Amino acid sequence: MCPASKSKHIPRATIQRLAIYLQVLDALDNENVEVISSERLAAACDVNPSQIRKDLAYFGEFGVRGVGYNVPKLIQSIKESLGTDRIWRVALIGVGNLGRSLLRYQGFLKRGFQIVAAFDCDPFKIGDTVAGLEVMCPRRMKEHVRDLHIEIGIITTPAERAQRAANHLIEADIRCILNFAAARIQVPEHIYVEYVDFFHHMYALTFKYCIGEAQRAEKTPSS
Amino acid sequence: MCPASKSKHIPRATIQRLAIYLQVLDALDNENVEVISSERLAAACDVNPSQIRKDLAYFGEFGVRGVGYNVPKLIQSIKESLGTDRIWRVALIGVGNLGRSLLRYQGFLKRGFQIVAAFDCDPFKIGDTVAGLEVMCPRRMKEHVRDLHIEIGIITTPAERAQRAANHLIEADIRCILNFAAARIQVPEHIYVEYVDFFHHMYALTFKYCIGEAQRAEKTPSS
DNA sequence: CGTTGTGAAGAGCTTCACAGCG
DNA sequence: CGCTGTGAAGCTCTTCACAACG
Repeated sequence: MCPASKSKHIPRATIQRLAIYLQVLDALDNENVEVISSERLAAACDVNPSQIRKDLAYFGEFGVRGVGYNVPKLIQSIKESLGTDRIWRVALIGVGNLGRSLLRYQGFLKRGFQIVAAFDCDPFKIGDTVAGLEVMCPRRMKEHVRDLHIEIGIITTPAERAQRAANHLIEADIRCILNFAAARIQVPEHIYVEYVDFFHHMYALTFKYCIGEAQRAEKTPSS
Repeated sequence: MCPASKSKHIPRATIQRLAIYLQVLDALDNENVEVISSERLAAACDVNPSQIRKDLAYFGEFGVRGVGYNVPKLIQSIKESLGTDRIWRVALIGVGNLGRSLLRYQGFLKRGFQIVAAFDCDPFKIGDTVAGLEVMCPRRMKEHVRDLHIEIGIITTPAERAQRAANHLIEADIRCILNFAAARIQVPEHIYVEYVDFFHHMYALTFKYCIGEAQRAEKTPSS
């Protein structure tokens, strides 16, 4: 499925950067740029050129020495490396504000994902249609997951219900969970979980700002 | 403002973990748990206990030997360390689907942030009221930022307009930018930027899954 | 000639192991 | 006695420097 890895270990940070490269390469492709060097790509991504070459080398030799990387080919290669050269089928659980926004979001398919089912335990929501999908009861998740070939679950419930949602997903044999709820969840070892919480980034901002200003103050002692 | 840092360098990863600790500690506080050891907190956060002790030690000595950490006090200390023991005033630029969701989101204040202005360059949107805020023209950003004491800008424009939005924010003397748009932006060195893109986490999931399954296949050779 | 791919050096982060202390 | 705080060891990731090559 994904050729990946040369069976070496690949740093988690590398994967995160591949997503960045993909973003920038997509923009370049839209401008019909055909070839790019690691140096110019590095500048656009704000990383070290060697880093890019090493990251890519984990998965194969995609470049041409003396020339650079072919943009469309590199996009394809990175997608293959990440395992997104196909469509992954996704279920969403928790049809609140955030859940509805995601269901209506048009950008999933372009990135290799498709939401094919929505669940919520609120009886007043069950049966509603959101973005063309009928909201279903989590108790019947297992059969829906089987019938619809769902591989990824997105949790968008309130924090206090995240664990229950996760239990439903695991019970339904889903192995990959993306958790937007502001709570940690406990899962067996063979389940993969990723957390999304933009406040983490907010805190990173305020912290960097505080540190930065404190250092400025040092360099420019009062008066 | 933030006592922070002992002037040592603090790993970026530490900041990200502090945000996690805060999340778990908040949940514990709601259950009226008063004291917790690094070992039990570590289990809940899925990290190494030494890691927690070291992370906290960067900012001070918050624990009691032989006992553990006082939950409410530790929450307060972490907030001070991150610089969120006060309210940060925020502007949002790009009142599309995502922008509107964020404007309506009730959870900001509790975490130390308040959106006090919304901008969009679409003349059909300017003058509309969303979540109690009037949508304003980005050209007048500078004066609004000054008058409203705004310190952070959130970009929720389409990718192709992210750079222009950033330019507006920088022009208005904003130093901290949270970028939800799927595009890298170029900024001067004294500006702090954080990127939010949940597809990065999606890719991390699919990748881990592919690798995991490939290794499983190796261990269980066919037949 | 210019840029990639890569071993080796360097930097940074995590984990260990235990002294210090309530 | 138990848990924190921390120096030192270990490990991983990043950067450098240059050989390899179209």
